[in-house]
Amino acid sequence: MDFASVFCKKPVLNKKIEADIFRTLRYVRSDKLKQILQNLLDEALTEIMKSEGIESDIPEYTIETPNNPDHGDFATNIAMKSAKIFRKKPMDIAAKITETVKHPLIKSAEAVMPGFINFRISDTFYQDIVKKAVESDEFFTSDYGRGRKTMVEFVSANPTGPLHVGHGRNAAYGDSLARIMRAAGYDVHTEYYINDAGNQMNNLGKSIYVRYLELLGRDVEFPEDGYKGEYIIDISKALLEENGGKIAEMPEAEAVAMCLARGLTDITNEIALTLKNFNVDMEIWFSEKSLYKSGEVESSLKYLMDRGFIYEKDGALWFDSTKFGDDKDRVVKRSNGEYTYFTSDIAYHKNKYDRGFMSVIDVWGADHHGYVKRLSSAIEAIGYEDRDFNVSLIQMVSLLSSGERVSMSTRAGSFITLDWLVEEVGADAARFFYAMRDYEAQFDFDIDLAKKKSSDNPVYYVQYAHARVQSLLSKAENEGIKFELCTHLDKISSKEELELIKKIYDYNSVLEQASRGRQPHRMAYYLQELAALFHAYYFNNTIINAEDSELTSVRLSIAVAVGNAVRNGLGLLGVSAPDRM
RNA sequence: GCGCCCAUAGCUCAACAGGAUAGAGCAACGGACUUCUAAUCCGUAGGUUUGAGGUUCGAGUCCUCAUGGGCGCGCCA
Repeated sequence: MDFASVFCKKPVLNKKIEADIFRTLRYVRSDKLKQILQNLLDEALTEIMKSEGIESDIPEYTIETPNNPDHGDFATNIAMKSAKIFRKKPMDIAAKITETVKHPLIKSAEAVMPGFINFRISDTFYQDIVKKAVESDEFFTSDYGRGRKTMVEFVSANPTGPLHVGHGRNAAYGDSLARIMRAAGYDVHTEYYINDAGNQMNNLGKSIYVRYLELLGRDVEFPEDGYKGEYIIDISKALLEENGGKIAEMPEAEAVAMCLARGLTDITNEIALTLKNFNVDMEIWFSEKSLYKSGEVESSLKYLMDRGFIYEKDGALWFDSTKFGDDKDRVVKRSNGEYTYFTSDIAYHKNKYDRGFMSVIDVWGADHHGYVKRLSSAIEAIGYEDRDFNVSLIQMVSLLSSGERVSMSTRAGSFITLDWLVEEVGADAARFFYAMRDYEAQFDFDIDLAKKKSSDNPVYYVQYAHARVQSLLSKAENEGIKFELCTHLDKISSKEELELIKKIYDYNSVLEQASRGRQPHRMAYYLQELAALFHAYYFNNTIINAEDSELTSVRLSIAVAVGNAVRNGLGLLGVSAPDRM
């Protein structure tokens, strides 16, 4: 079975299924030592099975870095997992395996109750970690994704108003995920889908038009479902200033179109600026309207028709999504001849795959979850068997103002803008704040907390670790202290240092976990743990010692390794790593 | 009514594909600046992981049911 066909049997809807697939594949870890251990264990187990005359597959087992240092540097549950096959006690199997497994990097292997095997690793391995982390940022990347061409589509808010703090969560998540997956070896591109077609656009144009007329003193009625925000009036004012009352003289349809065009440009530019200030790297802006212009909406519908997934009923065209497990079939062309939003979305996703994306991730608000099944059905019907499709449903952000829940509505014009938040607490703090939450958990955004507690934000704790390292380096330089990075690393011996280095080593598996689970928050937590270890280390040990250049070299090397980890990790979250604070 | 997500310390949240003694921050209390930046460190206290069953060597994690909260069920987007 080759990788692609297993990976993408059908559109994958949640990370659980994805995890199953990875298990089936016996994913080859990019992490070298774990790879070595896995090979050794596989061999040892095969050997034992042979001598016992047992024929069976090697069971799934894990190799992990235990939290408890008493449990060694690496631990595996292989013996417990294979107890059933052997019909023997896990401890007996573990004991046998420990006798068989031998490798220069393995200092000891110990079988302990209830059947774990704990490995202790040679010091040279950890010395090597420091060296690698100091010398190249490549240490903080992985080839886990194997260059798979992936799109992360996120934000994609309707261009009918400014982004609010709910969009902020989506933006922070999508951008961090893209950066993380890129670092984990995927070929990632980011994209914003602009819904510049459809009813809401007409609505927007009308809103601007009516405000325009109001500015001229005309007595007109504001549309009931129009956009009531202040920013609409700003657009009308700009139009008025530029061309006087000219638009009022035009036929209404033409006038509305003109208002719409201007509104769309202004709002989209505004959104782009907001994202830029939020340190979000959006590469492609994709217009929905362009899909109509290019004929792709029609052609993709025809594509599905030819494959027999479309039928006619009550004067409308329906997509047979129940065939793929959806609750009901969905309309793709209304009886009045108009396409639905769903239809252009099908075309859009076909377009994504046609552009060569093997993997597509959509980041949506959780209120759209009812939409997932129909789209994944359509993608399945399109039939790219080797592709996969995932949706990250970001749970809602509710605003908490003095204990009260406030709902956000673009149409009613009541929302806290992302711009406001960034101005209030800064992009770094805001990004980290968002990054700390798992996307599946609801998020109560406490406005008072954001304003008041900006200096309590853990982001400063992490950034400070980086600033400390930089300050150590510049001090050593300024005072002419003799040191040479990555020398005398054999002097590393203290428990504290080893613990810190192990944490640096963990960076890679955190990166892979965050990528696999599409969970950037893991990186945020990891960075706090790493910073905590470093701050303690710094406090208990004098790093720069003018009398002892060897010791200084060792400690500065560790510090620089930490600093590099922090800088890289913060970068993945779109947070800066200042040299001074 | 049907479907999706969530429930862990007083509060906000973690817990790596089911692993060993469930961890941080804030808040509380007690300590550490003649020091490489105290935006720091050390210590104390805080838990029947909402409840009841089940699966197994092992469950916060998987399954079933219940309770509570959020969201969704259009020829809207």
